[in-house]
Amino acid sequence: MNDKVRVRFAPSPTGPLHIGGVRTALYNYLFARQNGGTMILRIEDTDQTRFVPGAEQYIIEALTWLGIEFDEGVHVGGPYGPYRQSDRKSMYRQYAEQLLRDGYAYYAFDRPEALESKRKEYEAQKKTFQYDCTSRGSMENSLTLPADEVQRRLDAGEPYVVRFKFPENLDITVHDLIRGDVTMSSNLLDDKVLFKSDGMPTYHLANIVDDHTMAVSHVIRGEEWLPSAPLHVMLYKAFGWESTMPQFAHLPLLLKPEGNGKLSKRDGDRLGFPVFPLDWHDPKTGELSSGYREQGYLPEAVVNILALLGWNPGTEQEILSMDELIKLFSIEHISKSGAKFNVEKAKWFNHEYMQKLSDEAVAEMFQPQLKAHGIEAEHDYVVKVCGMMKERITFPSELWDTCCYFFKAPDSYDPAAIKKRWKPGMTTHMAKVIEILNTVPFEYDAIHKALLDDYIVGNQLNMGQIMNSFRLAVVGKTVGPDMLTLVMTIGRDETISRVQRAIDTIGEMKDVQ
RNA sequence: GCUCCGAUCGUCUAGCUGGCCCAGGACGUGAGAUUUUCAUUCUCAAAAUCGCGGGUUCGAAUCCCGCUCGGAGUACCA
Repeated sequence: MNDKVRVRFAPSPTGPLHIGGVRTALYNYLFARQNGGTMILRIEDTDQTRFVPGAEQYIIEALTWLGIEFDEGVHVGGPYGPYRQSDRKSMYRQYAEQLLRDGYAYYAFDRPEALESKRKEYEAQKKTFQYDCTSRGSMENSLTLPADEVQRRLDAGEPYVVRFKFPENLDITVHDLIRGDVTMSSNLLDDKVLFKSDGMPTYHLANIVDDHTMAVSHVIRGEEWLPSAPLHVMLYKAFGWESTMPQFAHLPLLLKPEGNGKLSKRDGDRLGFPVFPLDWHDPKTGELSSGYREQGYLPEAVVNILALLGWNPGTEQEILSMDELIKLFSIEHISKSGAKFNVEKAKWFNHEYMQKLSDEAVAEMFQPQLKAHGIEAEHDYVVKVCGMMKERITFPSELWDTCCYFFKAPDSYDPAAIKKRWKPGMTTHMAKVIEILNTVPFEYDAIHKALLDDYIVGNQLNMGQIMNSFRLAVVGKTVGPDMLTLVMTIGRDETISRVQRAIDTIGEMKDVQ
């Protein structure tokens, strides 16, 4: 039996978290919860040049909104802290030194400019320069320089990096939970920098040290890490941590909806769907990238959408709550190929989740819109309207346009509908509608009998013409719920006044023609 | 270029231990039903010769090989 399940989501605070990252966090979360394990949030901010203020807070806020919670992490603490790599800076050097001492790594003094020109040189010959077993012998490092020279440079404070020394002719196998065994030859791998000249570790070193010291059991991350996984495996071996090495699972990538390639930050606004969970204001450019939350997506819907992009429960069920996902999630059912995001299906999911919302919750979302239009309506009334209208919308933002006539009389009438429905003599029929409303008890059945059964059907009149004109008078166009339900909702006086106004305006207009 | 990963309807996918698959579901699309209208809802339909070519086998979407295409990586970035 293995140790307790401990997984981590380890983003870099270089900007807003995009949905691919959110999905990675979600899968980690589902796996952790399913196994009664621990979910950790670790911030990988070893690149000081790419640090973006606010990004860390954004990540936390986004995941909180989606209901992805952490047991340990930069914002909640925990026994394996600190959880921000910049706060762990002091502990990495000793590990680099251990590797140096044991011969798994070496000092390299080559300046960035020297490496750059080397790359150009190779490029000119249509080759790619790689700092590896074939080239390290001709570079400035502790493998080529005499020991006293190396020491002199170190003592003089010359900048250096520490590189991993890949052994030659070794096949390295990474066992991936999704892809099976993946084998690569060490000869093709380059001597990655482990420790930078600014005193910070690179991702590779920090990641392995942290995963080990935080007792991480499973590394679930994006497929872009698969090529460097052999290095990570080698690092575990070099440190002597092979027996507790975590298991790897490399997730397929989220692709652009059209065309090819990995989903990127720019795709969202161009294609009309968000790639970020929340709105993001770029502190440098002031640019706004829109988020799911602000577009009106429900967090449960976003979780559901993302869960099914690269995984399926093996059944035909598609609407899945977080609890169900936790129960059903399995790494075996994660697909191997990349998935394209489908906007239409995302909207469908949101519509489905919209229906699950209580009428009160929808009304709550509607309040700001009412306020913006200067409407003050009774709470119960708003709830009732929302209950009736929610099945017609995908996003809460559509509420006002689809049901504003419950709150105010139309200020214009759809010309096409007038032409089609308000035929000569309609003014008389509408006057009759008012008469019926004035004389018959204001009850659904009574009005139905008097208007629909007795007047329209009884006189063999055109049901479509009259009811649609009635609707046109009340709504302004020919959309909306059952006409009598609408009448019962807005009330007798309001209905009569709207019909009268339609008679005055439309009726006059038509008479003139 | 090199390395690795992948490849089923337009999209997400089921299919994993070969026969129940001339391939199932969902979104979208089309048609119809219901309704006084719009929407919802319901029904039906079209839609993948399982990337291509070889094998193995009585039998392959499922196993093997090659090819092609797509993706990722190839930084003192993660």
